[in-house]
Amino acid sequence: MEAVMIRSAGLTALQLVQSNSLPALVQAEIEQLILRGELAVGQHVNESELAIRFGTSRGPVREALRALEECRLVRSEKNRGVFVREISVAEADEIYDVREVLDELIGRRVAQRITEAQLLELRNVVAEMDETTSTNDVKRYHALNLRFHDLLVDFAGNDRLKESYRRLTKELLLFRLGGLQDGGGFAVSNTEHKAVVKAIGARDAERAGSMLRRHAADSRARMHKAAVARAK
Amino acid sequence: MEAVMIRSAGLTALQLVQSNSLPALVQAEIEQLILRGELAVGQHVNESELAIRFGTSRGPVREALRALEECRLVRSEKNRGVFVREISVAEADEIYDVREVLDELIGRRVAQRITEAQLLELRNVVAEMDETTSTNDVKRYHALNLRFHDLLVDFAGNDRLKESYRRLTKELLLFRLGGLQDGGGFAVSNTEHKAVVKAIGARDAERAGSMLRRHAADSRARMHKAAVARAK
DNA sequence: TAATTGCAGATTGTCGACAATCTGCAATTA
DNA sequence: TAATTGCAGATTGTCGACAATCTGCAATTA
Repeated sequence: MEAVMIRSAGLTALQLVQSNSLPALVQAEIEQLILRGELAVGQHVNESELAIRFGTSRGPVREALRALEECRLVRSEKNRGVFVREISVAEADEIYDVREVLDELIGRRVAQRITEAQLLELRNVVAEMDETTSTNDVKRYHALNLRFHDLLVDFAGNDRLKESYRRLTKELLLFRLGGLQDGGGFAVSNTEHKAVVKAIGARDAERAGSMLRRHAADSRARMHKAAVARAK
Repeated sequence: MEAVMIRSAGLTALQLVQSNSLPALVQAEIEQLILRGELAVGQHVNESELAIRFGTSRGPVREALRALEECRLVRSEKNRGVFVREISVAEADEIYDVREVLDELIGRRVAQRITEAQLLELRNVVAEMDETTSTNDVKRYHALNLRFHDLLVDFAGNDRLKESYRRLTKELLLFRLGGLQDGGGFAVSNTEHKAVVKAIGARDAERAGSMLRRHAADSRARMHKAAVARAK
């Protein structure tokens, strides 16, 4: 089973052992724990506990946590330890400021270089999201939504852009985990997705850029609405 | 002397000891070694050597290096150690793609919120740069140039933007350290600075944004020119 | 002579140990 | 009763040690 998973990534066991250091693997594991909400936002992260869980000593865990601190997924207080970061609305707003311009760049670039096969992939994901709007499957919609934007930044063909964008996305995920469930608006959100894909399909870079940017802005507005609702 | 430096940062020794962990301090030191070129681009980074230099054990050094790896200032090869990263022209190009849109955002935001005092600061730095163009003092121009852009992103008033921007800037610095000395063009570059400051002073957000974006694009073009010259 | 093999020294990867610090509760005090 | 003090257990911060791996040179081989 595990071997299958490893194979599926296109790597032999040998390559895997040679390339992946313990701290890097531990980092990926802890990141998943955080993004899946198993380590709650604001929660104290116990080093020994994680070390036992992963069957390592505390050294690799500490190295992983230092990397995650640089990613802004955790914060560290001296002699008190590491905590899963909490993102305020103000911080989420700052992230959206940056995300909007990155999304515009993504839209423009993708429209210029997309292949037919890639376009099909996008359309499939959008179609799947359409199905979930009728069944109201929140989790599935979120997963697909993440996948949609992940594909887009991937198709933009710029690693640094991808890296910057994903970093911000993860941080925003942290905000969502802080108790927010989005104030619906799936149907609206997916209508925007369709407009984006349409502009991309037409290879209209300007339009794709502005559509994707507007989508980010609307997404921010939905966040605000939900945040206000939550505050009540 | 040291006490003075500490004081000048507005912190008591108590606060300093309480807030700054050893790995964080070591990280800052190593970052300086890299950005000042004392650790050469591509060079292998010896853990024990650094540990002895800073008077710590290897643990804190390793944690610091893991954080710097996340910043992309070093890369790590299993069982071979850590190396100062080398940035190719292609990578620098990718960074500039992102930097351009961030610069545009910075320009727009700064124009909207700058104070008279801040404007004065910018003008002073530009004036100083003007002086160095006549004396042809490359190093001083670079330092001032960094300071100019640092002030701008600071005045933009968005921490996440600042963080993203500085990360990219540091990575680009790594490229410059890789043997490039810019192909002159100080005078031209500073003319662009003046245009940016003028637009900001007029609180013309659109113009400030497009000017700063164009400045980034021109800066990229200058990089290309120098890179081609170097290749010959 | 050119390529391969073997090995000593250097370096990294990981661990367990111990001191320093923090936390939360119980005992003490006003 | 409410606030303070003291302390035991838990947790972090840092270290030195040892095994695993790598590097570069010398000896060997074809």
